[in-house]
Amino acid sequence: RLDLQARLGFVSRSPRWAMAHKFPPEQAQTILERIDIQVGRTGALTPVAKLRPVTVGGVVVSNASLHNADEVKRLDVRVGDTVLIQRAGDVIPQVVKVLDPDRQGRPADPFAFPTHCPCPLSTPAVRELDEKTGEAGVITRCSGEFACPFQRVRRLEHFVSRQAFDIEGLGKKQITAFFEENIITEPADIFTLKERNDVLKLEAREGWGETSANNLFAAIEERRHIPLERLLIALGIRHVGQTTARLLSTSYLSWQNFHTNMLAAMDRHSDAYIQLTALDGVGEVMAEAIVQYFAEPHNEGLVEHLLAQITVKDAVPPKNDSPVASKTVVFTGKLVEMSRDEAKAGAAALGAKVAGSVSAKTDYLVAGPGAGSKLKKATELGIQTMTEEEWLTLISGV
DNA sequence: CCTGTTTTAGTCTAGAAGTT
DNA sequence: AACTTCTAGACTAAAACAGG
Repeated sequence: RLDLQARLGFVSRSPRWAMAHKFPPEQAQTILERIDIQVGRTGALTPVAKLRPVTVGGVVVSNASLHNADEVKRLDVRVGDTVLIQRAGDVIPQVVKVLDPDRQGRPADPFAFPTHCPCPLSTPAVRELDEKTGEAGVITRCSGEFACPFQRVRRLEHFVSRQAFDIEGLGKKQITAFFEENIITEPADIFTLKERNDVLKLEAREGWGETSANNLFAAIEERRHIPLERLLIALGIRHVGQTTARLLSTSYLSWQNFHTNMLAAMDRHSDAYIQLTALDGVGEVMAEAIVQYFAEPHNEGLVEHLLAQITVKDAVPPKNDSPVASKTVVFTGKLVEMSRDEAKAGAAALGAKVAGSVSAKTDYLVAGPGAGSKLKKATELGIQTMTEEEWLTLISGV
């Protein structure tokens, strides 16, 4: 039913009309040799199981995420344990359980989750309080946000990643190398790479020659003019991924406008802050994260340096040429062809404003069978009323 | 020019936490 | 309940380099 698929549509990563049903994944057993701690760009310390390589589901698995301290505790995995492994969903390696919980006299201490970041600074790690409930969160984070070299590298990796600046030739390896050589320590450095003429220094590196350097410079130039949405993803603000970045981008349209509004929003009672939380999809937590990002002098510095190097492409305002663009519409009565939510979402997507009650500002009233007081009021006010069918005809040209 | 190695980027994603 | 974010993984092809 392609028509139903069309009505359901997609969310950011998946269609709402399809789901995979899979057979239970194949399992295998192996030895857990080590538990490493990886540091993410937000400072999250993630325990990773280092496994004796084992073939499972057609691939050789040697690593698997243990997610967080609670998960390690739940599984009670310890170094040297024999563990059951599967590829969750036939894809992602996963430690299912410990197969020898008694350990038969073999000494093994419970895994002691580190209290400090594994980075050279060994910053204390903390379980942050939940932003809403105030209870202890699950993720352990390195507290040295701006100083921690591991985090800084991960943030740079994120900056050049596919959804962000998408700079070809700058991957994990190169970013790490450039960072260690102090050639790139913040985003703006990427764009001054060529003029600083560190080429000789660059080419001194193994496996890197003139071609690599020239390709990289070309790739960087291609991104000097960047869509607002990509810049917002690249900044790495908590809770702001592709979907939210797109929302902010189409809402504020230009960097200038967005930035001034965020600075103004630092006053939580300002219109700017209220407008931000009024966006459909942005609540208190996201708004706080965004505003706090710009309130941080360190970030303001990074942004200022970066903006001196690049130009930001304004977002294209959402199409406004539909027959109902910027019209206010009210639905009442029973709808036959679509659900109420669907009707509202559809109207909003075409640039119409959906209201709940009829007023003098209402442009259209779509009235199904059983319409009562709203229809009466609309007629009194001389507002154009139509049936669901007529509404569909009106918007069908789009 | 050939061969082997390194790196990137594209393919397939899941699980857990957190947000609205 | 529905959704996004953030973290994580293996395999493979292609590109580019080094060294013979």
